[in-house]
Amino acid sequence: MDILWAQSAPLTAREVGRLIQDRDLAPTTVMTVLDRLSRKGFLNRTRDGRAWRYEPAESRDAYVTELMLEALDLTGDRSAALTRFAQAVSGSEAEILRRALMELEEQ
Amino acid sequence: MDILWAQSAPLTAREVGRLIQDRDLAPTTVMTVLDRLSRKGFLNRTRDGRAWRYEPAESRDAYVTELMLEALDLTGDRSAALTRFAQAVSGSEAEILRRALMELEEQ
DNA sequence: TGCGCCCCTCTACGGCACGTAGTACTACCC
DNA sequence: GGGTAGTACTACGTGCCGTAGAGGGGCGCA
Repeated sequence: MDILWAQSAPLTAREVGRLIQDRDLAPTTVMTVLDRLSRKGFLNRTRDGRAWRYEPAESRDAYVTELMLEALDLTGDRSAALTRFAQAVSGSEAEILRRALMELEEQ
Repeated sequence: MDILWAQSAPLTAREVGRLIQDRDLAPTTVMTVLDRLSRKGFLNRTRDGRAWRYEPAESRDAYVTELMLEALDLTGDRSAALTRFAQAVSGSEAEILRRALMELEEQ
């Protein structure tokens, strides 16, 4: 669903329907979905003539980060969960994290 | 729902019902919920006489980690998402992450 | 100036998960 | 044997999601 959306970065209107021909959906279906997504704050819409132009409210990475923080909130012991998470990511990803944290520290 | 569960660590049976008196649920309600959770793999059950004894399949932290990794899978650019995540956590949490990664490196 | 097309909004319907619970069966204890 | 406790099976309301149809209103072209 929003996968289709997060995929193509630029903003668009009901040409979204044309971008997903694989499942041949009724035009109204696409509209309804976009409408519901914008209603829930995942998408922003702006007028363009009589049509709407939709745009992701957040970047995909921001959304993912939000989800991760949300998951983190579920635990009683954030420190333990973070430690475990650090151990769970792959070596190369640990390296990426390490670098990002390093840069943070420098500021 | 599983909040109640993840809370009390030890394994138990339908005394769970007694542990949550605040919302006075019918005993069968608690049973159904536990049953459905075990069916979905969140809980393990073992026989104890004619009763079942339920036990979290995973620790809460393991579950949280799993959720976080799952969120991470949603992105196309894991590296960017991880970097962003590192920047999003609080300072003290960044420190925890840093330490966990340090220990990893030593091994 | 009227007809058709495009896009919108509103409404709907089936499916599924979830929270809640009732009923019916069974085994144990006194 | 009857009360109690525990189980399995079934059910109902609600809310979300994917899908879509019906109807209204501009805009452009003949």
